[in-house]
Amino acid sequence: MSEIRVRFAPSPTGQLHVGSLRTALYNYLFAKKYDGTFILRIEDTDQNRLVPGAVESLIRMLDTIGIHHDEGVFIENGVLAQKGGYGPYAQSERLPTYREYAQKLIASEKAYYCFCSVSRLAALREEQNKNKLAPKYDKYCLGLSHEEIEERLAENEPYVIRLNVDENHGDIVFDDLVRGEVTIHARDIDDQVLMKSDGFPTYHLAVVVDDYLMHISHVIRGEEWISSTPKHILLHEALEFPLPKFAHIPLLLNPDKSKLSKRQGDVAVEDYLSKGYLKEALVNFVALLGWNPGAGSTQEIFTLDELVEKFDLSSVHKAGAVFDLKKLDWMNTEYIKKLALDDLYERGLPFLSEKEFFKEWVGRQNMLSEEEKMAFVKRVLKIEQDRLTKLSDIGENNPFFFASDIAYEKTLLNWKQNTVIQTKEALESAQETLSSLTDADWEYKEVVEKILMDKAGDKKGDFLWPLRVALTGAQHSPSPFDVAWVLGKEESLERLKSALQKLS
RNA sequence: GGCCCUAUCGUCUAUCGGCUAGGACACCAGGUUCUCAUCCUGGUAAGAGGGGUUCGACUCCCCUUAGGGCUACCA
Repeated sequence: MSEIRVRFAPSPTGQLHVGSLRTALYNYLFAKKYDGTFILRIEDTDQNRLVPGAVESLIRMLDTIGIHHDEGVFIENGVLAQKGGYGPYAQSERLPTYREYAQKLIASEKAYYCFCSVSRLAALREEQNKNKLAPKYDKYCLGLSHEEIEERLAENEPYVIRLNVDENHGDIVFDDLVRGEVTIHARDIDDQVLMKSDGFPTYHLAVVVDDYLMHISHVIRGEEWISSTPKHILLHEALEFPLPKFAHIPLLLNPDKSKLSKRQGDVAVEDYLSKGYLKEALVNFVALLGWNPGAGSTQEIFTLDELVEKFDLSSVHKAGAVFDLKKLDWMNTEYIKKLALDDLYERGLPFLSEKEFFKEWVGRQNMLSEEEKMAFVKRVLKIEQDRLTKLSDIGENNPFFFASDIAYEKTLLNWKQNTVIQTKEALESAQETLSSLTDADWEYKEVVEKILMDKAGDKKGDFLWPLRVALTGAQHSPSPFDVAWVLGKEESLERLKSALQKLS
């Protein structure tokens, strides 16, 4: 096989969309699997929709996620730079190239000048719509004489250049790597605008010219492009370019099965990261939307390297896939559980630092060193790790770790039908036990656990429930020995003391 | 409206003519357990409908239906 060269070619109109992330990912996986080249090209031909900073944000996000490109537009030392032998890689910098090819098409009569006003086009469309016909340009300007065209050009009349689709061209058939054979009749294809009146090319011209000049071997893009592919094929023929292979991947869908959109939830990768989803989980999840290793495999969790190894365009699904948050949550939970504690701390701290309760806690701990604070947070994390869905959940469900005082009804201290006397005895016994623990005992949560469990004996509920409530003030929480281990001897005894005061 | 694409549990999917239709998420039940979470076990739940082809169709073909995409001097 000749060299594999694929591209991800976003328009800088906003943040990276999760659908685009998947398109980029599939291109990346395909390239890496076959030792090919993954190119990032910027399709900024629509001057009206450009969003300042969007190029930078797209590049940074791909970089953050770990989908690295080999060629194209990069950020170096904070500024945009381009690398590769087929640049420039931003279409707005390639205008002369597009003009040159447009002129070639004019010369070979595969394209023609069109001076029709937007109002005439609108009227035409309306008329066709009324008669239930497909809206298509009527080739009106194809009938213009050379003299008239020259004259109107000389007068600087605005014009566009349109593809001259031969209605007698046979059916256009292409072999899609995902869908198989796709057939479209030439008569259904509109005389697409190739050059706009502002001198910029449309997507259709730019993509064909660039894919050719950049030696793109496989065009892997979203299903929404499938109906423009015949136009692109016609352009390849007119320009005598060899055809790349096409693969149209299924759309990502809203729960109501429409194309994934902002109206029905978050669509930006940035949104998910800032909500506390791990990039690894997001990549894994999105990879499985429309693809799976097949062959009876039941594997759900994949590293990027495993995806590279196992990815295959032929096992990409044809039907669209609903973006199911519930499964993403599960996957994120799995990834969080597997994180090393130090890694969890590093990734989780930014989220924790934003919380009011944490800021207040930090304010109250001015006698602690940074190391001691870090050690405390790591203990919290060790207990919470298995109970987190998102990084932003840290501390949320267990406020007693960071709270200065915990409020609860004293009746909550009673285990089942136990009397106040029994509860008091349990708390006093716990007080005694915890007081007897040495600093060395407090080092390991397993030691604290063993000592308390031994003390509880076969009456676990009678002993552990009051202790747990005294330490947490909560009906639901992690085990009392875990909480005690996090809080430490002094704070634990303090909370036991105030629980006993409540009862007296 | 026209053109194109698609169709297995609620969701993501396996199956490439032999199926008692498998897995995962979600949900439900049970177990472990001081509560919660984790963990373990089990369960509910699917081939849109109709025609063909075939000894045999979820798998191949056709029609219908449904959903989606496109239908711009946007990508």
